Amino acid sequence: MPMSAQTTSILKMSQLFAPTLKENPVDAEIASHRLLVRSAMMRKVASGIYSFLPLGYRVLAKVEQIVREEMDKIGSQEMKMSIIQPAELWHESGRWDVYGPELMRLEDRHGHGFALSPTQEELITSLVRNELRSYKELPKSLYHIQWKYRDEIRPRFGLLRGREFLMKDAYSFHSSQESLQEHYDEQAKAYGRICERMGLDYRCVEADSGQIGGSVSMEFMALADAGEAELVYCKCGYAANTEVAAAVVKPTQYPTDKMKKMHTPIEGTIAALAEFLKIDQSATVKALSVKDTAGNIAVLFIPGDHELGEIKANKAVPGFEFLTDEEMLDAGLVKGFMGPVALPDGVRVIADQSLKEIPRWVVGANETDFHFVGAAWGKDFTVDDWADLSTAKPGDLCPECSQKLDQARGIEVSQVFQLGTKYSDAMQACYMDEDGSDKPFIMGCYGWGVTRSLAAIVEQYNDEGGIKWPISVAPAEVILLPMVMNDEAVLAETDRVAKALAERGIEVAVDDRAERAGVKFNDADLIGWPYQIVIGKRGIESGELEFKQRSNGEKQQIALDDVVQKVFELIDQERVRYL
RNA sequence: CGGGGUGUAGCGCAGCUUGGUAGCGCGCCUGCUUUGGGAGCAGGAUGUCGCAGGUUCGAAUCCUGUCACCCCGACCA
Repeated sequence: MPMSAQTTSILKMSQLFAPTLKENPVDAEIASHRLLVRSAMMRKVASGIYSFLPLGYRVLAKVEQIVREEMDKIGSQEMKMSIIQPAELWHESGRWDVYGPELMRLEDRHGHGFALSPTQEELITSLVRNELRSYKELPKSLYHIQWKYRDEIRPRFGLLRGREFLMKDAYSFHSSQESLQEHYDEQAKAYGRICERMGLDYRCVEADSGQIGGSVSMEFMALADAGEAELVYCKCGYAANTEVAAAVVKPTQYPTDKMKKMHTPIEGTIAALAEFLKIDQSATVKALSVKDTAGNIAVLFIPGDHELGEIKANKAVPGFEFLTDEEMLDAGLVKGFMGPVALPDGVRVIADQSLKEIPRWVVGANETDFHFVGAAWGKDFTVDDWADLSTAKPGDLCPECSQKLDQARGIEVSQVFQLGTKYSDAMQACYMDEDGSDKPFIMGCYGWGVTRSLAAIVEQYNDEGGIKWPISVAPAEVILLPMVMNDEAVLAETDRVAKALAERGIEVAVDDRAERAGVKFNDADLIGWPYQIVIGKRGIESGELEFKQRSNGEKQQIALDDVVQKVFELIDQERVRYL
């Protein structure tokens, strides 16, 4: 589409399939979902699955193009891989079983298993292992932009969490960690530029590598309250997903010098305990009983004012699950009053590392209605393991500069991973090194949520009236609004301006529908064209047209003769901001 | 998967308690008027009441099942 300096075709609203809605769709909770549907960008097909209408598709294509250009700039090569993949590939990597019900599976007529691709590591690895043979051909970076399928446990929020979504995924193959690091950094830089070109306010954060695997990982978060992810960040530049942030937690010390048992006839919650003892929640210690995959029981201790970080807990207790009430009873654990002192035999004690700084804790007494205050680790009880267990929260300290961390919510628009040899080992994808030996590829993968980007942009660019697209992704750059459709002068002027702007390479839309002015104004605001030019009898008589900027609502009158030149200049300037 | 809720015209909804020929607003079509912020008047079209069973003389309404969609949860502190 659009970027050429050639005359672009003029979008005519009278011809366009763009059924805007006056009322909010009932099932839409957040702004982006509501507005993308109302403004006729998309329609729901099924839960978490959407079709893009012409307007939405134009935006999607522009986002895609920005991503494509930035990938091409860093030497990643575009290709297109299939969505449907044979089960064998997934068996090879082991993910057929690991991925779980989120993997959409189907069978062909012969009963052969297939998966709808949630991501393409398997396919690309199998492709490359037979075709890339020598270290001399490395590194290689390949990407495609393709639909992805994940049978989400609970699709919601429109494009934020869909079961079908468009993703750019790039994969790189290297013969050394240094080479991987170099490309990984390039990808991250490219992602920063993509965010900027789409106008996104974002943070790059430390992240967990989750189901994809690998060791090093970062996410790009578009800041938005509607976002599903939480992140903590610091003035010094440090930022991390709260799931994994290595924040420094500072629990409060309970003032005592020896362990005392106290009668605490309260509901077994931290809030009740803190209130009863008249202390801050951070001076209490929270206990959670869990078991690992093998069924070994452990009790985890974390500062009372913090939440357990499940990803962190999973590292300390592989495959951990909370005990049910029955399991707790069987294990001799007292719900609401658990503590590390005199735990039943065989129950491991794993404590958050921050508690190491606190010699004496306030903990349950493993007896209903009793707690210990001042229980000293290493003396009154032993800690089997120290681990990072608690989820970071605002007020915790930055691990790099010790200032207090702030918190924000974000939409994860992308994630980059250093995979290492996880897939190349599993799938025996090797190249021949200088010394003649076979070595597994060192891999990286880099995902960008294209459809999710639309949601992120709308979350950051909207108001009561509708969407306010940044010019780089708008369905067109300017819309002309002829106020009446039965006046020769108005129509002639509309036609003149539209053609002149189009000739200068501006993307022009014209609302040439036989609608009343109010309808056109409202739809223009709703759809979110960056600029509007109002052409009415009044203006033609006075020799001036009204020019409105959607982003800030500013209006100005421009003389007829100057309109084309001035609008061209304004738009051209605005474009530059997003290059 | 657990809990809650909703399925009635293209969209948003009422009707269901107490069974008796399916309604409202917007949109759509026709005509006239209007024409710078979601027009007015007049006329008109549109429904497997999610689906399948059952009860009944009769079911949108009662019963059973089922499907879809939405919300909350899937953490004991």
